[in-house]
This record gives sequence, structure tokens and C-alpha cells, in this order.
Amino acid sequence: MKSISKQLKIFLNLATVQAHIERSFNIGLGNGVGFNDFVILYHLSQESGQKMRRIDLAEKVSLSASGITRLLLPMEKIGLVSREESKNDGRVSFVKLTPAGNRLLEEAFENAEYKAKAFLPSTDIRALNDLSEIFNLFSFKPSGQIIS
Amino acid sequence: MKSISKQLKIFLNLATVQAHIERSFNIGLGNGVGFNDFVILYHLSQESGQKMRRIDLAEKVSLSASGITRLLLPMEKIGLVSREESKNDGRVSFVKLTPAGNRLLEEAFENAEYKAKAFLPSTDIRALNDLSEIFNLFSFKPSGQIIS
DNA sequence: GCTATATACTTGATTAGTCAATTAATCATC
DNA sequence: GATGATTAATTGACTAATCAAGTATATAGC
Repeated sequence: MKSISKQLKIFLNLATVQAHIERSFNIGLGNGVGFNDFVILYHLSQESGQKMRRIDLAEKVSLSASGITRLLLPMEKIGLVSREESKNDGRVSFVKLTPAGNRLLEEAFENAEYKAKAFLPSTDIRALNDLSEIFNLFSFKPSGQIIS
Repeated sequence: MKSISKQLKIFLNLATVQAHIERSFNIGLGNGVGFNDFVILYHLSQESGQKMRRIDLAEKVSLSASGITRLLLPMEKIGLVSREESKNDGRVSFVKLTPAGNRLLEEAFENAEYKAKAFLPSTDIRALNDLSEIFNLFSFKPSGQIIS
């Protein structure tokens, strides 16, 4: 077997790291909020009017259109998000963060911060900056404002 | 909404980045090899005797024991890996890389390297080093040898 | 050397996601 | 303003994973 480049090795590990983190979040986030739910709620909270077109939300979290439909279904059912029609475009339906969704997000947020910092100690600021740069390479547009 | 730490933001993006990359690999790897298959074949190739206990393989790629059983099933069927019993422990069954699996790995490897380097240009060596460090924080033991 | 506990693996039931096809609305152009 | 192409969303059929339970083996303590 040939030797492997650093780039490819990172990719091989990325899946593993991601699975690891996601599981940790799912276990510890509490309140019945899974990692995906949390991400959805967070992205919605950052939008003006706390609502998004379903298709934009899908792209933001790298899911397919049908994936978003199915992910949102149970969240609608328990009232974390609601559905709102567009006045301008009959095809579009918005996902809107409900007050209940907002409350749940607030609760889960502290927990998520705690977990994230446990995984990536803040002493590693330089590496964190580089990691952010790399993600920017992918031209993902992170929403929200970054603090130290 | 409070502002979000860099650490948590990275986590939120990690899932997205990972999904993005995996999709790209699945599309372009060719030979009917999915990203997961590739990772499995690679890890096996790095082991002495090119075989592993199923449970160790599961942990290496952050899957559950049943996840590995189900992932390997079609790979066994098409002959990429084979099953081998342990002489010392009747519970254990090894997964072994077959010659066919080896050939397929060789073929997919070039392609995977190409894709990985397209995503992470090698000019970014310092950032790549940091990224590697961060992954080491998670105490994943990457197998294989790193080149430039 | 029995009994209890732990480990490796598989299986059934379920959950999350994909893709392909469909419906409905919008946009573009002639 | 009719026709054709594009876009947003949902649905059906499927794949990939999970967890919980079950089976078989191994280990530890008495």
C-alpha cells in the first residue's frame, strides 16, 4: 500500500470525528433535542423573522429537499417549528421558529457550548482559526457572530 | 440569541462539511465503491495480515457493532472482504481484505487522493497540520504513514 | 467447576436519509 | 398570453444506520 497524503487522511478521519461528535451531542443535549434538530433551530434563530425557505435550510445543512421535509415533520408535530406560506411565491413554504422552539434552543444552547468547548479546548485558538479558514474554503456561509 | 463560540460553530459546520465531502466521494470514486467501503478497505490494508476484528473495525470508523455487520454484508457478497474465525476466541470473527478488495482499493486510491487534494490545496500546510492536531485531540489513532 | 458478568456478533424493528417521480407554481420568450 | 423550462416541495421505494434483544463464548470469583 502506498503512503497516504495528509489531506486524504484528514478526510478519512473527518467522518469518524463527525460521527463521534454527533453521537456525543445526541446523548447529552437533553430535552429530546437531537444534533440535527439543534442545528436547524440555531440556523432559524439567526435569520431575520426567524424563518427560512425549506430549500435554503436544506442547503445550509447539506441535506436534500426531501431530507428537510422529513426532518422537519416531527419538529412541526411537536411544535418547535411552524409552516408559513409565501405571499410572493406559491411554491415556497417557510419554516418558522416557534416560541417553543426558541425556548428549547435556549436551553440546549448552554449544553451545546459546554460540549463543544470540552471537545476543542479554547487554548487551541490558532488551530481553531485555521480550522475556520479551511471551512471557508468550502464556501459555507456560517451564520451568526463569532466570539473569542 | 446569544453569540456563538468558535468551537460550537465549527461543530455545526462539521456535519455539513462532512456530508458535502462524503457525497463528492460517493459520486466520483467510481468502481461502485462508496466512501464507507473505501475507508474500510483502507483501514484493513494497514493492518498486519490485512485483517481486523469486526468490533475493532467498528470502533475505528465510529460505527456500532451492528452497523459494521450490515456494512460488511454486501462487501462480503461481492468478495471485497472475507470472513475468518479466530482460533483463540470463538466469539471473534475477523474481516480480511481479499485480493479483489486490494485491487479495488488500489484503483480507488488514486481517485481519492485526487479528490482530497482538490478539496484541501496543499498550499495550506500549516492549517492542515493544525487540523491533524485537532483530530489527535480526539485520540483517534489514524493508521498509515503521512507524507508531505 | 458453577455462577455471574462481560464481550463479540447477529437479528428485528425502527429512524434518517437518499434518489426518482410527481405536483404545482413561476419565469422566460416568442 | 401560450408554451417550455426551471424551481420548491412532497411522496414512494429504497439504503444505511441505530438500538434493544438474543445467542454464544470467555472470564472472574467463590
